[in-house]
Amino acid sequence: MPAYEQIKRYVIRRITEGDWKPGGLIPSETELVKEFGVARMTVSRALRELTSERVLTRVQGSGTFVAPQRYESTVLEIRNIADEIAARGHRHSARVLTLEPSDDPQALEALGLSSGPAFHSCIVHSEEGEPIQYEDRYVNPKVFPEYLQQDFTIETPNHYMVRLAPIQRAEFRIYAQKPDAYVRRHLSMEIGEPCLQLWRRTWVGDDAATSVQLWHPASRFHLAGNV
Amino acid sequence: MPAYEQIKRYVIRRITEGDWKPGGLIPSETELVKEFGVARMTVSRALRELTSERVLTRVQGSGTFVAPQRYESTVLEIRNIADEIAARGHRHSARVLTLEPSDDPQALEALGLSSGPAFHSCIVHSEEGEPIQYEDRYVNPKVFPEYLQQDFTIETPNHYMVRLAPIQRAEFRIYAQKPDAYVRRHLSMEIGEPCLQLWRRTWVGDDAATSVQLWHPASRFHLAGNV
DNA sequence: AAGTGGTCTAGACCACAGG
DNA sequence: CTGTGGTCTAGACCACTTA
Repeated sequence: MPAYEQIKRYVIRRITEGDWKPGGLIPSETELVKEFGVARMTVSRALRELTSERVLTRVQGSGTFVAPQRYESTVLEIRNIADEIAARGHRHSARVLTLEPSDDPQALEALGLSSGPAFHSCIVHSEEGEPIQYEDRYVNPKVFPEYLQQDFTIETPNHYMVRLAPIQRAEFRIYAQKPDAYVRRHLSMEIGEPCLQLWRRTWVGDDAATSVQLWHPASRFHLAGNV
Repeated sequence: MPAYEQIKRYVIRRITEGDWKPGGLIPSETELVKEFGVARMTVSRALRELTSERVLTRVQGSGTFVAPQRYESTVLEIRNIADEIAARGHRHSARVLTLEPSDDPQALEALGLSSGPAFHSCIVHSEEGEPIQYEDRYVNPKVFPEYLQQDFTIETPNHYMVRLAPIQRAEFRIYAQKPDAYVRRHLSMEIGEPCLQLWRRTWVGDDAATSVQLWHPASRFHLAGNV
């Protein structure tokens, strides 16, 4: 593995393990040059790439910092439903339906795992008591080994994961779709009402961290943002 | 402006002006080094960054190529339905239902116009003859004074506008919604089938250039992209 | 064998921030 | 003033593709 790649992974590891906190200063290029015994150009490339991946921010003259997590819009950034509801001045609540290991082959495939299990959670999020999102999530145990021990009525999976790991990339697809009966019941939807459905897969380094299906009642939800 | 940035812009210009076609080979690093009189590392950085931005693809041992068109990104990029269809190797056709001035107060409001008229167009876009998008668009005459004189069966409004003006910012909202009877008929949809609906407003400088509603049959369309 | 991209070095000069 | 990041050079060795 190239030296610049090793340095990138080292930086990510220090962040995910909590040694370097969001907003905090990390060692300078010169210090990393000494630590790894490489040329400055090599360290520079590693840090520059992590900056373009929004893991770091750099300020000429002062230093390199761990990027603060930003929340802007649901589609573009990795936005948290609880924060969105709070931003509207409303009360968020969550009901955990499922939280267990799973060997679903499609999920393993989406996470790039050759063998199981993956972690699986199903949660209904409500705004002022009214269900607004059905979240069906698979999680890579390699990235979040303690996922199953969390209490997701207190902190959403999204918030938990953003807090622990620097998301570098996300793919998404958006559909308008009829929910199945199970989802429809949990979202208190009328028969025939469509869902706005969002599939999203996020990456930490080269690992697919999580693959999630989010179902929203069309009458009570839309996505918005700007570019 | 740094040399690597100048080289990046040069490459993009050659591509946008059609000198270098998607899939085609571009000059090697060595040739660009001679052309610009810089070190190979500088050219390398420019081409590497364009590769990570998916403008180019590189194959060790054979060369650097212009990346083939992507078909994901409708939400983030200001993407053209005709290009998307062409990228799938299919045939695009358009039927113009409306093309005229309009004094609709909501539209004037959305475009920030104190007095009318705005320009209004309604177009149905089809993929291999099957309708896939109903486009209801209002345009700011100040930004595109000759909008009404265009033939939108040849070039889509989107392409026309992107060609003339540099879009700098866009807002969007995405809904899952039932179409009204008029839209449903034009999209050949069954009763009860939902639409994936996208509203978008784009800005050129401080002017709202256009405000558009796009309706898509849920069974034949989804949005995709990555961040 | 020749040409391509992928990586790396050991220097250098610069702009900028903070004490 | 010192330390930081931003850029650049002129070489080098390597892995890979194509002929």
